[in-house]
Amino acid sequence: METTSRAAAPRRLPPEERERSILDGAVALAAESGLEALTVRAVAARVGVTPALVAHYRPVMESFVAEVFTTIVAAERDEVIASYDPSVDLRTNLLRLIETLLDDSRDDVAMVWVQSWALGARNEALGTRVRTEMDLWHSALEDLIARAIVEDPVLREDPLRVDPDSSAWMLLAMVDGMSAHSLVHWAPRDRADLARRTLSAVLDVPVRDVPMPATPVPDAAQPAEHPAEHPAEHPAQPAETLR
Amino acid sequence: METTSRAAAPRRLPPEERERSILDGAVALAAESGLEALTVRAVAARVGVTPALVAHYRPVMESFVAEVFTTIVAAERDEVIASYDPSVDLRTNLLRLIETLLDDSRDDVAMVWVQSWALGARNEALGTRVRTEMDLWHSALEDLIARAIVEDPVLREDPLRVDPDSSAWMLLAMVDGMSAHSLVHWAPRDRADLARRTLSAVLDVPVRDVPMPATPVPDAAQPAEHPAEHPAEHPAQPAETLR
DNA sequence: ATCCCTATTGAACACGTGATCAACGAGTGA
DNA sequence: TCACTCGTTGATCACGTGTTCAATAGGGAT
Repeated sequence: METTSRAAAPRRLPPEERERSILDGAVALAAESGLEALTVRAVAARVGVTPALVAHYRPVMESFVAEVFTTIVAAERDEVIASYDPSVDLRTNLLRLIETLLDDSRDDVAMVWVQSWALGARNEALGTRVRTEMDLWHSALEDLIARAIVEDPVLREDPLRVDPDSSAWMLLAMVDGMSAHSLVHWAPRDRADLARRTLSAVLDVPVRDVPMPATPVPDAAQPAEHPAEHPAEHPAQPAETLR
Repeated sequence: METTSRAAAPRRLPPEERERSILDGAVALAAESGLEALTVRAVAARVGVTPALVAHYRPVMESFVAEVFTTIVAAERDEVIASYDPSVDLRTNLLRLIETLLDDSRDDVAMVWVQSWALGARNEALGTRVRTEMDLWHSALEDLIARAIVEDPVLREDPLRVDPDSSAWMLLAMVDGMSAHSLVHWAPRDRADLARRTLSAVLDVPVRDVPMPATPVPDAAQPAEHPAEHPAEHPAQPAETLR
């Protein structure tokens, strides 16, 4: 049997379509196997095309990686931010957002982020894109936090208590740190509790003041995972990809 | 001129010494350039020896990487934990520890950690070691936090308020997230303020209750770094290595 | 049916990777 | 001084990487 390669594309596409199909293939590949998997030959095999053609459309691999990174994380950010629910209050929305970001079905995007920090330190094209995407995340979260403060009867009285800017920094750091940890299957038993504590920290409000049941526990997975436990051999690839 | 390679070692060392020199060279190399730089040839050049000899002492590169990782992060953890100062209170000690961990002169160890999360997802030998080292970090921090709570007149009254276990999880996540971000030079203007907010979150205490001047500002670096600013071209390697 | 533009290919280059193994030679004990 | 042990080497393998380029052939225009 062949590997999970897409069917061979019809030959001789118009350039825009081929370009699109190559980008799509690279995005899917990186979402499944990480940015390190973005090889000329691997992308070519995925798209069903010759390595030379990939190199023809994207002559410099280094910047292609940066482009794929941007595509993946921008799509994810749009998706997460768009899940905002106007029918409930902002604090609950924030809590749900945090729980979404901590969900370990998102390990694929987490891998892309973690690799981007390592690769971006020496690949300046990538580094620039990484900073840009993080700025966008920061702005979005800062906005949500600021609105949550204004909406809150207690915090509203004390406008200097919470600085949305630094709160957004902290939130990003916590979420990114936990996502990185989950890549090696190191995660706390109770993720829901951790989300509550995270929101409590972000809003500078005691933990007991954060509502307990944000999501009505979609699936009945209770025991989760022990810190130092070994997962079954090689967990293979995470089942869920980006789109 | 040659690259920054160590002087050629005298020939025919006793096996323990050669083994030690190879490990030392690999540790220094990984601390400077990351775990990805650990190739048979690079280590050999560093030690001043033939690639075949490195392969002789460490026949499987994959597990050698895991060993080097452990050596580096264990040394760093010991060093940081040992900087505990019994002459001041625990809250101040915690604040200093956080400031130490956030200091960007530690980008070399941060790179090792970030790469370990990415590589550890598929290299199970490494993944196991990563979880072990993180468990040790978690225990150490949990212990410090628990003692800080007992020592604190307010928190002592309310023993259920702060759970040292989950606080340690949060602290690790925040510190690791910020360290990862700093690899691409994405860092908040005021790191000292961020350390205060982090401690506030960990102890579940309002920010205003965390003491302001923890370190008397060793150097006069004030403006620090703007989020989206581009560093000068290639910042080369960070000057400071592990030992 | 023919032409011609160009999307696409096959092949090759130069390099870097981990790993293997017969052979060398320095140092030590006899 | 000899001989032997074993730390060390040089060479080589099979493979994967990005990149280049002349040559091919698909398919719309004529």
